[in-house]
Amino acid sequence: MESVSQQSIDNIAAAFAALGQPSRLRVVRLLLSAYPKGLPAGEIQKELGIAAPTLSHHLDKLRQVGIVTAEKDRQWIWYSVRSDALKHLIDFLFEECCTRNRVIDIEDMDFSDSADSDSPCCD
Amino acid sequence: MESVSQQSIDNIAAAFAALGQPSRLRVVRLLLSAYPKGLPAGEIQKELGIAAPTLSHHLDKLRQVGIVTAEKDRQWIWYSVRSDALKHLIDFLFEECCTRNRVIDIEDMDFSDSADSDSPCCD
DNA sequence: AGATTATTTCGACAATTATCAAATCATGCC
DNA sequence: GGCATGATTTGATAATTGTCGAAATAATCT
Repeated sequence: MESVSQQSIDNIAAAFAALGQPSRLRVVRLLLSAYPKGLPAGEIQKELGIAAPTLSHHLDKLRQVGIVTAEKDRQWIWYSVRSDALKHLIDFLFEECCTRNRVIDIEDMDFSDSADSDSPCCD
Repeated sequence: MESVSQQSIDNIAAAFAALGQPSRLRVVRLLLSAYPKGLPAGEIQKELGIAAPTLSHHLDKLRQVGIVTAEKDRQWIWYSVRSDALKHLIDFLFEECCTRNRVIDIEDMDFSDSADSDSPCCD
């Protein structure tokens, strides 16, 4: 039960909390489709129809928990998702549900199509 | 960009928000290790040291978003995680990051060990 | 320098959330 | 019935969050 430290649990929770707000989840989805280039804040604003100050606040929160990065280019600030942060979340859920505890059978997961041990690719 | 409905985005966000609170994330982790039987509220309380009313509130929120179920047996209420709800979250992240957009290479994921297309199992 | 564009910071406000003590509900036991 | 146990509800409070208008900062263009 202690394979994950207190600190790390809090970090994971903070990341989930950041994704747990509909506007922010939409921002992340949008940035995922614009990966790896990302988008300037104004583009996100236009696409999602969120007031500029509100969006700025959401982007800041996503940056704080490491889900996005911001890079300035001339008068624009380009926001982009950090794939490693999202990978970390998937790994956490996978580890908790499929490895540490056998709550979800790996065979049932979408990504394990035809890669199961019962039906090897060569027979 | 519209493969996921507004409703479903909000539901996913609500689930992430539920996991985005450290105490609740600990509750879920604890219930995962007690799957599928789950645990009565009092056991969770003792294990995590959360005041009973606070825990009750957290469990209710987890239930509302479908992450846990509650079943009454005599004077105890047994709480258990719903594996399908967690699977849904993993599927969502996987779909967003690895399928709809190629943000994370599937080969890099923990679960795809030696099941890559570059080195087939039969050659 | 002045006007324009892109974005953030500030300040305020309503709404939501987390927490706990006290009271309540439900069940089982003597 | 009376008492103990397990859990929730209520009510109150402090803290956090989401939102936006207005002002401020920064960079570009003419």
